[in-house]
Parts: sequence; C-alpha cells; structure tokens
Amino acid sequence: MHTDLDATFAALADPTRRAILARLATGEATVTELAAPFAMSQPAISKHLRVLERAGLISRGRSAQRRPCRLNAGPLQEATAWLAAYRDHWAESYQRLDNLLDELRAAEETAASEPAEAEGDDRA
Amino acid sequence: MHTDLDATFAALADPTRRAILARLATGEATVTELAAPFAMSQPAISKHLRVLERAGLISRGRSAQRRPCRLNAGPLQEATAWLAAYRDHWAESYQRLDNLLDELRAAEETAASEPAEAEGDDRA
DNA sequence: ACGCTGTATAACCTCTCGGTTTTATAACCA
DNA sequence: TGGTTATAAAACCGAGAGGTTATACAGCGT
Repeated sequence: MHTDLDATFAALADPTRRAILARLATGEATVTELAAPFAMSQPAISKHLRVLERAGLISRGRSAQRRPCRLNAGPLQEATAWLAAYRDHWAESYQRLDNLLDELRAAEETAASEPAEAEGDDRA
Repeated sequence: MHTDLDATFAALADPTRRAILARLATGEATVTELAAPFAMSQPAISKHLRVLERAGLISRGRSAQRRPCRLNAGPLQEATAWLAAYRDHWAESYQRLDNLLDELRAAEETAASEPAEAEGDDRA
C-alpha cells in the first residue's frame, strides 16, 4: 500500500501530464484529442500516456481504431494520503491555509451546477 | 501560486527524499544525522538536500560547522491543494476512502504528541 | 597552529526522460 | 483492394538525475 508513490509523484512532476489528467477529469478522451492542445508531436503524447498508464493513473479501452483514455484516480488518493501526514506542519506555519482546503472542498460541492472556473487547469 | 508543482512533485518522487522529509517532520536535523539511516554516501544526501531546498521544502540554518535542516511544508500544501481537485473522482469509484482521510486526520489530531509516523518511511 | 568534524564542490559515470522523425500496425471507408 | 485515420514502436539525441570518489573549505577543540 505504500509503493508506487515514486511512479505517481514522478508522473505528476510533468506539466503536460498534469494537464492531461486535468483534461481527463472532464471525461474520457482519445489520444489525438488529448494531443491537440499541445505544441508537441503525437508520439510524445503517447509516451506521456504510457507513463500515466504505468503509474496506474489512467486506463484505456478500445473503440474502433481509437484508444480512449479515462482517469483512474486511485494513486492520487494514495499520494494525498501521504501528504496528509504533513498537514500539521503547514498548519503550524500559517493556519489560515487550513481553511483554504475546506473552501476548495465546499466550492466543489456547491459548484455542482456552476461553471467551474477554478484551478485544476494547468498549461496554456 | 500554482507554479513549482514540477519541482515539488519531482522532489517527492524519490523515496530517499520522502524519508528525509518524514525524518524532518520530527524536528530539525543535521546533514550527517539525516544521512545516517541510508546506505549512501554523504555527498549523495547533500544533493538530495539541495533538491529539497530548491523545491522550497526545506530551509537551513547555521550552527557552528553544522547546517541544520528544517521542514518547510508550504509546497506540500500547494501539492495537496492541486490533488484536492480530484477528490471527487476517487470518491466516485470507492467512497470509503473519503473516510480514510478523515480517519487519518482524526488520528493526527488525537496524537498531538506523536508526530507523523504514518508511512513516510521508505527504503531499506 | 594543528588536526578533527561537518558539509559542500568537482569531476565523472550510467541511466532515464522528454523530445524528435520515421516507420509500422490496426481498423475504418469506399 | 487501396487509401486514410488513429495510434504505437523504433532509433536517435541532448540534458539531467542519481550515484560514486576525491578534494576543498569552514569552524571547532586543544
């Protein structure tokens, strides 16, 4: 249960991959759809997807010649759990930020209908 | 405010560095103290510390010829905030884990005297 | 002044990463 | 059957990670 953190954090260390995850949070997408926003070749995206897949962050189906990707957030939860152990430490420093997360959480729950303009969006 | 995630996640992607952070959650420590548990040369640890420092995860003081390190958890909070955007997605899949975090949190609050022993300890 | 302790720097090696271009595979369409 | 679309695979490249050993530097103790 304490493995894979290497792969998970390493996968998250790249802005392109974080953006891909953000996109996939919206719903399934094909490789070319995912590649579109980036000034990068298609094979480069395929490589990123392979990294995400090996980290367990995405999984892929088959639809004709397309290979749709979908988010698999399990590892993100593991990562979050690891980080949670340090919550106190930044709470010490500046407790106000403890609220930030609660706000964030509340915002998400409330904004079920409102057009999310909040973060989760990286990259141009 | 949404930068540095690259550096933060990259820093967290190494088990040695995660272990160092776990150790520092206990309190300040000198370089040799930090190096002790690892089957690795001292310069290697110094390099890891430089990575952590450049990621803003630690800062260092001076006490005689020693250069004590202390945890600076700000970036961890940023990382947590980023991950928080995906909470729903694993909540969908298996809601039970939503509780896990609450339990973890509760455990920490209760164990006000026992600093993070959960996980964090990697490596042989 | 001398030597010891604590830490950083330098030079080097190997491996992986992130990107490229080119080519192959697979499944659709006509 | 042939062509086009969607994706993967191969071969290559430069840069950086992560480790090593050897060396330099700083500050203490005597």
